[in-house]
Amino acid sequence: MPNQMTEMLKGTLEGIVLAILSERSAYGYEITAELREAGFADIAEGTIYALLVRLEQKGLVDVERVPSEKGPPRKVYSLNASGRDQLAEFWSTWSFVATRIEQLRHTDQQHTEGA
Amino acid sequence: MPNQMTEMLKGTLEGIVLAILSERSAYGYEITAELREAGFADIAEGTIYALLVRLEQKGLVDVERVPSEKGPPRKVYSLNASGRDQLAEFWSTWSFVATRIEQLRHTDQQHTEGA
DNA sequence: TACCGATACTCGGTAGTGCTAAGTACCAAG
DNA sequence: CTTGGTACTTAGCACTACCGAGTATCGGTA
Repeated sequence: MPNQMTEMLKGTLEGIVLAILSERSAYGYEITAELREAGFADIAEGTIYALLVRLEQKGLVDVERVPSEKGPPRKVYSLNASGRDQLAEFWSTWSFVATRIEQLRHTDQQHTEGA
Repeated sequence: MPNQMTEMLKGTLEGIVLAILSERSAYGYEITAELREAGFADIAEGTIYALLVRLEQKGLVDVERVPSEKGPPRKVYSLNASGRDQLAEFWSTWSFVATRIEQLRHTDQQHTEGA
């Protein structure tokens, strides 16, 4: 049984990456490092690459190969119009779910006060 | 490709149900109805039953069969100590993820202002 | 030259969870 | 006795994250 985090990231990680890409274009290795710095230390490297491939297949991002000074060429991803739509949809779904969960937490807090 | 909601519920639905059960004991059909009223209209009935079975197998809930006036006996679930621990862990994981996502949203909003 | 470490991406197989769809069972009302 | 609401079960599928191993490029070092 993997940890909660793993399961909770299902469905949110894609949105997280889309949000990162909406700020600026980036490549896989970079995104992975950024996530680690942001506190998501346990996200496997392979996971991000696989996710990026999926984003590309779904046509949400554009890709450009850029040579790197140290290592193989980078695949730089940038959000396109479709991706922006998808991101907007993600925020909408997120708001919906987050709002309802927060409501549950507040009624729940009355039972777990002090825990 | 199912909708965002489906994927986002993975990992959060268990917590949602645990939170509901922490307020009071309940049975599957009841929980399903409650979720529908709460706006989660698309949650499949079978999903909740399967989830409850998992909770039982993980030892997070206690079960009691209670005869119903109209239909087969109900399986009433109540949160036990283990379940309460798990719920606390869920809130902790949720806070972690939600906080980081909200941060992303705020930096993101600058790009999607007006969308 | 030969090796090592960091960079950068790929791929096959596994596990967990929600959905679909169909079925079982019980009871009351028409 | 058929219909509809209540209540639960089950088999098989889809999606996504993880694990582990592999490939490739380059700079530095002995």
